[in-house]
Amino acid sequence: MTLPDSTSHTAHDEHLEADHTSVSLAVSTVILALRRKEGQQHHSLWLPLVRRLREPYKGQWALPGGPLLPALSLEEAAGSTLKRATGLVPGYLEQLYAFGDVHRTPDYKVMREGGSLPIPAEEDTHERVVSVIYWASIPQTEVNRTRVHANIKWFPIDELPVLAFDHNEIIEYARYRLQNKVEYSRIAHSFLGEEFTLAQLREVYEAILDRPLDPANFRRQIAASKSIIDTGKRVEGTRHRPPRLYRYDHSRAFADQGPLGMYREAAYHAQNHEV
Amino acid sequence: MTLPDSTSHTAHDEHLEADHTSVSLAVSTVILALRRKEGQQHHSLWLPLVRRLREPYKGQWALPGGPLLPALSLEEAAGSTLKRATGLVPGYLEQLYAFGDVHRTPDYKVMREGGSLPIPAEEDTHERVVSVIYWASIPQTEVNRTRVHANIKWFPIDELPVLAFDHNEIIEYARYRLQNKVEYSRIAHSFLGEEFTLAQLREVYEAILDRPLDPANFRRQIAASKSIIDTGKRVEGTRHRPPRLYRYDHSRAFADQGPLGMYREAAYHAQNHEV
DNA sequence: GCAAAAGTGTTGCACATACACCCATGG
DNA sequence: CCATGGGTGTATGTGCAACACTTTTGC
Repeated sequence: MTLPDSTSHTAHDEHLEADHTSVSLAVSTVILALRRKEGQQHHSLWLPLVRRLREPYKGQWALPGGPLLPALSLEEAAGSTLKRATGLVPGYLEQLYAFGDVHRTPDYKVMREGGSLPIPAEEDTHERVVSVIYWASIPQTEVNRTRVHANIKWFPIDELPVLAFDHNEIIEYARYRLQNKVEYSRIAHSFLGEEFTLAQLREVYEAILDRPLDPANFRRQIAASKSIIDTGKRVEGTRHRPPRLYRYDHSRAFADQGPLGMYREAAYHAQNHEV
Repeated sequence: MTLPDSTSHTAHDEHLEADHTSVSLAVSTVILALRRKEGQQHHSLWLPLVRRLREPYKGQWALPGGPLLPALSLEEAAGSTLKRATGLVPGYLEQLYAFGDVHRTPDYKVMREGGSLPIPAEEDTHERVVSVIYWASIPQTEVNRTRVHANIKWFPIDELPVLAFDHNEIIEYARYRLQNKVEYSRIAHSFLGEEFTLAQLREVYEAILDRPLDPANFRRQIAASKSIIDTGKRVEGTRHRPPRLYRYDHSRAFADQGPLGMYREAAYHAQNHEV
């Protein structure tokens, strides 16, 4: 790594005239929802992928996304992608990471001609892309209304093919972040509808953490966190004791949602209503 | 918020021909180090800021940074900024967030002509900037060797002036993230040199968390984490019992450093040696 | 000896795990 | 009445905060 050492550019220039036109900016989204695999009892995490129609990685699956339009904020771009890919309203949306290694995208001219493995190209012929990745959750009530599209397919997160770019690693990181976050934050409910039973909420945790949880202790944990409110209603028609219905307590904010988290939730709901 | 609803762009295009040339990409860094305020016993967090030499916000202080050069990765760009601004080697470097709201940067033509308050411009005259922000720690052994520069000045993090752009909020978020992270991760040592006493390490925690810690319990916490190794040496010449010297245990990886965290630490040290 | 910080011991509380047990419903 | 999951009770363990106490140095 060679670092320029001139002090001539010490001033912060957020405004730049030219010189960086070869770096482009894309926004993609890891869209997560709970679904049942064929013949399975419990739910697991699934996500929609898009088949690439052009080089590089033509024909392979990739995260839904696209270039950042100047009129949209990063978050709006992620939301726009989400709507295009699924037609659904997310329960939660958060920035994951900005990926910007020089060689994370291969030169597509090389790809087209060679047709072989991804070969990093020289700097001067290299198409440089920085990707800002978001992740979103889809409420279970929305999942069934998924838009059907020829080039979009849902996959279980643990049965993915080899994806375009570094998207396998990105999804693995999204999963890691979600597993961490579900334990100290209160995002789990965003995979469910407005009202849900404790067993449903526990299923979300189990799908994300990929291990069974003790129902008795789970109940107490959630109760201690005071994140949900008893609606007084119950689900009837089950062939056992009718479970209570709860709803999320919106009066308490999320944990770390990125900067300005406290303002985020209100703004976010306004957005949802508009969409 | 108006979202385009066409399905024509569902494919993920990390490669784009044109269409977004008006969005530029900048990388800035929140550089943190421990320093003593005038006449104070304990340390607190300080950071270097750069005076802007052009509009918008000409004359105001801002985070050091600049446009992303195509040859550099995001992390390299942050490291480059760090070297230009301080001439120092960081102890730690991590991505904080990508800020990309449409109106976070005012139109500088308006600024130049009007000279009044920052007024968001129309979309078509608006210079759109997405900033990827990193944060870094400087080891205390390095701090004294700071490069002196007319347009760079260090400030205590709790005595900042009104900064350019949204940089006050960004720094506040950096502080919030650091406070969270220091409790579950092992970044504190990166503010110190190779060898340090427990009292010094505790001072780092106290400076970051901005509250006193019980020395007895602190010792046990650190011991339980097994993040440090007793060198066997002691500091002599104090007018009390000589404290042991410890060093960080590099054989254990950091907690969440962003994606690919496990590969990160090794690569990072290689980079340091080269610089 | 005294001051000052290093370092150890002890106790109580909060909270998590494990698991036994009772409750309410449909069939 | 029995199967099934909802829901409660309770013992055991673990980690942390509070704070009393001992140790080792310089002066």
